Amino acid sequence: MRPVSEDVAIGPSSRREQAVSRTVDPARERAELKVQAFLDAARELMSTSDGKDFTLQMVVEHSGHSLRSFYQHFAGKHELLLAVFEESVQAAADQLITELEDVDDPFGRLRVFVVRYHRLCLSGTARYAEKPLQSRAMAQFAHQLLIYNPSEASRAFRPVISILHGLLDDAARAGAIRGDLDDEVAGVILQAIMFNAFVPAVAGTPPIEDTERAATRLWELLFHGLASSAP
Amino acid sequence: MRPVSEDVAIGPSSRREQAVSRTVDPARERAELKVQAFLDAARELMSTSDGKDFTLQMVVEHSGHSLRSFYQHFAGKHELLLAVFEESVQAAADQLITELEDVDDPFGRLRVFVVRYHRLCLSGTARYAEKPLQSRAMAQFAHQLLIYNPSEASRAFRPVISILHGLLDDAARAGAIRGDLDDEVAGVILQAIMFNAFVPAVAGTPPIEDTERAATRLWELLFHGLASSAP
DNA sequence: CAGAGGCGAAAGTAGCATTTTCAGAAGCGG
DNA sequence: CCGCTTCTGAAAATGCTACTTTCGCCTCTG
Repeated sequence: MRPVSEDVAIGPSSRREQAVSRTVDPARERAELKVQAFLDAARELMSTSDGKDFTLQMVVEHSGHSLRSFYQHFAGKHELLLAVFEESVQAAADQLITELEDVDDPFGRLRVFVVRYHRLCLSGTARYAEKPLQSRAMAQFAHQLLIYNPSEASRAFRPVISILHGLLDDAARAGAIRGDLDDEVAGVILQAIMFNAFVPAVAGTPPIEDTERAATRLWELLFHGLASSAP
Repeated sequence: MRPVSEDVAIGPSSRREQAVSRTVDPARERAELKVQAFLDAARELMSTSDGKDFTLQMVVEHSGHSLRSFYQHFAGKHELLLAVFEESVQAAADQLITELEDVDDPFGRLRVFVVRYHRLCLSGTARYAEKPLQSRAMAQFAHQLLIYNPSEASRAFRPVISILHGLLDDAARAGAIRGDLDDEVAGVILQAIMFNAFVPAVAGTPPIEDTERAATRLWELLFHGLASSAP
């Protein structure tokens, strides 16, 4: 149904599947449609209306179904958001895989990953068509997940982390980067990319105007570090 | 009243001062005490009870005062949290300044900053006595601030950012690090340190056991980057 | 056609921030 | 010490949300 690359597939027990399978087989199609309607409504609400918090009431109205139905398919708001989030990450991963097809050398692939994922995380739905991390509401939820449900967060991030792991391994094998880095480096990098949007707020500098430039600078820092170039 | 270093002083209009000065001069002392009581209660609630969300009711009960009084001094929960957060950051900054007194060379100072601030951010109130970023509730609030009130966030982070700026400048001047880094680098570094706690959740690796080791690895990565050591 | 289960509409709970009310306490000029 | 104003605690009231429950219709299916 969804084109996932083998390595990054989220398996049959993703939240969305789970929600759908609460119903038995014959009526399953309707259920699937309804679930998708709720997901779409939520996504839409998140991307519009400046990404401010949205209420379940709104989702329900937007979806064209009833609150009752909602709770028949989702255990609560949390599950809805989690499903949307998982889909977002998966979509981003798919997008990245596509974009990586054109690049061959391990170093370039890593750089492209960083720059493009940066772009996907920043652009709220606007630029790259698919479904990136939406707006503030999504960011907010991602944080909540990281803080209060680390295991769910891990699961959600797996598609992207898995790609990055592969790229890092290849790059290390090819000698494009150091070989003494452990698994957590992938997390550090991803974290740096995803939360790069907060840097101006932390540093007290004006908001980012030129996304590409910011991405490049981040990559440059990640790659070369703070050390002086010619020691 | 609070020992702040010149460079990093938060000025007379910090949230706490603001809240206090809502009252006129004579009764001011009582007001000050009350405000502090609320702040202390909030901080305590945040550090205990596994850092889960706490209600204003709890704060009020803990403080020994009334809800009415609370709203007489704070415009709402947000202001209370903001005040606590600002105090936390300021305390961390003070702590860092103290710890930096022993280190002379610019490179060492920068490294100490990274490692120690990392420790301050991770240890929920436990290790270093003062008042670091408390627990999950504080992290949660910090994120909210970054997302929805970037300017308030900037203000709150200023004490620490200002220190880091100084260190970076010195290090660059001394040739210990590159000289072509812009202002935002401080933000990137701080962000990497503060949110390093999320790395395991993002990377899907087991939670950090050895804080010191994690800090050292982060510093190492920040300093040397991903590039292979011997090109 | 009859019964069962799905489903929309809408009322009902409960938790929490925030506001308001009310009455008693505390300062204070006489 | 009296009367007045001003503060302040206790607690009820409001409003918004997530979440639950009820009820009756409507659509399948035997």
